Amino acid sequence: MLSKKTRYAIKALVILGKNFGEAPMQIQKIASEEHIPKKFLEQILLDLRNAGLLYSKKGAGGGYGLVKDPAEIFVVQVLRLTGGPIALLPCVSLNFYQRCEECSNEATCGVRDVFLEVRNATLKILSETSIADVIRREGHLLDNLKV
Amino acid sequence: MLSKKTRYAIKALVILGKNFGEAPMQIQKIASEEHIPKKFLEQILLDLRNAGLLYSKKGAGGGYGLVKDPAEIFVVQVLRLTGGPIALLPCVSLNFYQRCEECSNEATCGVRDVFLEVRNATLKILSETSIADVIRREGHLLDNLKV
DNA sequence: ATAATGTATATAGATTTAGTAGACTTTATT
DNA sequence: AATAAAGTCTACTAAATCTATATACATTAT
Repeated sequence: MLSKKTRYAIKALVILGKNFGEAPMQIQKIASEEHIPKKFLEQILLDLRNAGLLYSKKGAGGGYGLVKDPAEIFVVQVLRLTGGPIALLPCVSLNFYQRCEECSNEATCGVRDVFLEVRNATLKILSETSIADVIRREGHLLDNLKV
Repeated sequence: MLSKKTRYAIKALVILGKNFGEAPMQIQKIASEEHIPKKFLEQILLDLRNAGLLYSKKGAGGGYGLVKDPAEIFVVQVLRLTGGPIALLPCVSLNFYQRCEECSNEATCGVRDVFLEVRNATLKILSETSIADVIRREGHLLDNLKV
């Protein structure tokens, strides 16, 4: 399961994606629109900024904005930045690999092999889906509801 | 990420799967072969037994065994029994559904839509893969190493 | 009778997560 | 220059969860 931190990060990027090209948006506004605790969101946005995804502007009229086009930011990046696990086993994680202590032979572990397949399937989706895609999906869902 | 409980449960079922049709196998033996803390494994096997996956036999010569053929036990069942999350968001979980508190409209949430796709991909693999398949995969991995 | 095994419940320690607090810095506006 | 509106940074705490251990008990084979 993703942490709330990761969930909030994605949602914040989506709302900032919708705002791309406009004036920066305030933490307070994002927090209240997405119902995210403000102080918690502050930390998250700071992380995303330090990772180079967001720019920030201090002082009155300040706020946050995306550094690049939402079509160039992929969901998988957000998971990795916020420490959200992609793999279901540490031994199949690309970026947070850890040996399973109990495992006698990783190379022949059938369990690992299954979860390698799962990880690949997950990774494919998340690395092909951009923030812009997420926004597009919202549009489609809305259209479908109206029909 | 799966809990160790889930990981150990799958590994225990795999070793019991290899032993299917033989005399029951002792907790102690499973624990030492798979390097799982014995007392922890006791609880896990008990859960799997109470869920109807294993039978047990007390006393000397006792132990645990699979109730049904390893080809009829699917990895997805084990995750569900041991509380391992399949979905990455609570709002896309079939068996442990929970609304995302912060979400204004689940029906049009693009983030949810993406993770619904991820869940479906994961679920497909895990519900098509049996304990027998895991054992088969180990065989293939071993063969490939030898070549 | 004894030893080998599983059953059941409680509890403790460690880790992680989620959220809060508070003091500080920068910038626009008046 | 003063003030208010923002973001920055670090520390802390509360709660939950996970992992593991302890202990007493029940059953069965020999």
